[in-house]
Amino acid sequence: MNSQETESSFLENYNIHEFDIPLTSVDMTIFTIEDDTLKILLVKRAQFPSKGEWALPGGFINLKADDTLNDTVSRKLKEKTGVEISHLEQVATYGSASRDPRGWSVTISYMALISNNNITLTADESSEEVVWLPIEEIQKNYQLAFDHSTILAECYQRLKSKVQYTSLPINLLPNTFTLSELQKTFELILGYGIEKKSFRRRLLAADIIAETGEMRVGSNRPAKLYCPKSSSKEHLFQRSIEGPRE
Amino acid sequence: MNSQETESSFLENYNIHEFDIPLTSVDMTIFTIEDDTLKILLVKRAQFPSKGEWALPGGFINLKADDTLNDTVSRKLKEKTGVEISHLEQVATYGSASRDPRGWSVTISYMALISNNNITLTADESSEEVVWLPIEEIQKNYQLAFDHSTILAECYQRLKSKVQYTSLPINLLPNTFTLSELQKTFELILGYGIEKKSFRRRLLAADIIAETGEMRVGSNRPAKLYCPKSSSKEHLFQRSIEGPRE
DNA sequence: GTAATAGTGTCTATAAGACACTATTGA
DNA sequence: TCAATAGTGTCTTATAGACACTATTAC
Repeated sequence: MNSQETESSFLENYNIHEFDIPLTSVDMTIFTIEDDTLKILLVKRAQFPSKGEWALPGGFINLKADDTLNDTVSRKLKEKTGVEISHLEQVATYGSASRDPRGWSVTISYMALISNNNITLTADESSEEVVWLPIEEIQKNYQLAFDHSTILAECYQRLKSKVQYTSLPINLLPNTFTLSELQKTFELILGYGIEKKSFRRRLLAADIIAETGEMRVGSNRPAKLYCPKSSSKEHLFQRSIEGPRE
Repeated sequence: MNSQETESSFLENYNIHEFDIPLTSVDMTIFTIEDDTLKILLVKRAQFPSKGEWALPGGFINLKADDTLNDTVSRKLKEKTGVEISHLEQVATYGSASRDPRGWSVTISYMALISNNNITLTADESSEEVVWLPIEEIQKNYQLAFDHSTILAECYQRLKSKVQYTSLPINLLPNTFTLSELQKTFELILGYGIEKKSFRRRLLAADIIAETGEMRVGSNRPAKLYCPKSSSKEHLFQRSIEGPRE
């Protein structure tokens, strides 16, 4: 190597295509709640490889259009759901020679939470069908394309574990909700019931939601409506929900 | 597209070099303890770009030699430190058009913990110097190459936060240690002192370390030596260390 | 004996779980 | 009135922090 070389002359002569580099993509596990069930978004692949199989939505980085990885993910999310995402979090990165038949590939997985308010799902050229499916049913009866079953399981695990010490589930609800609705959401993800008093004490002490002044009315005592205070969609509680004692 | 096409004919005609894909690398924050100080490994870059600047060790995936991302990281770790790593954990992935002057690039960051038992650092063709430096000093006085200051900060944050609810610091010590030595390690990372009784109660109740029967002798009362029980290098405590009360 | 560090006994404080209780609506 | 859900009062339990105490070594 020329010892007189400068950084700019080095870069001028640098050609990325001389090197063997892996394919790099993003994949998303998008959670929502529909019919009191935790569901995630799946697409049926319209193109090879794994054409016709169910997969997590995702895709390749557009080097021209995307400035950052986050741009890639936001663009893909908009394409599929058309709505603003309430919570987006990078979960893990998978890379191997065998996970994609096209060759060495790397994928960065994200978990997204959205409120199920009037979403219209839209397929694109890469997917012929886009649907919400209950996560429990996917894990039981579906074999996803590539290593997407693993990716999904890890995102679900991340969600379950964060429910124990954060306020994340607020992001699955519309902008106003009752404490009972919020508790039901926590319980759905945790997989077990929480003591009502403990839950209310915990949420109210955290000072992360505010009464709207409105009430949810029904065929029983009306419930106070709350909305999240700013910056409180990922509050960290000092202690975890412990679950029922024996 | 030919509707008769099969997956195998698709793959035969697939040429990865037709696409614009990002450069993909791994970077590592390797922690150890030396002179009662938390240090990390830095390399001085021997090649462009950022030649001569301090950086985290890392490098590109070798598509031939590495089967998985983990192989890449293990290979790099061996190259630099020559020792077995006690704990290795993926932390985050960074991707953007601007983080590397060679073009759109993605890097996956890892945090590693190793015991400081007779390690011989070895430089390679990409680094002219390899050193352990106190993390506090790096954060104060060093401007690292690329976005490595950010990556380092995020790994350090991950370590600090896991110390509160896991047994991770065991991985920074040799195979046998006293409870006082372990406590000092926790305190070094947390940045504040822990109540001795609380610490011992917590560690012993977790049942993750065993008495070796040996004692550490000095100019005072000898201390029991412990070694980690199997599968206990990342024990999760139910509650966090809370720190001093006001 | 003293200095130094190892190790314990036992109190308080905090926040979670349990569970019985009252409150407010529609029908 | 009753059914249904909202919301509270208060006791118990678990585990962290505080802090004074005792134990065992070298000198």
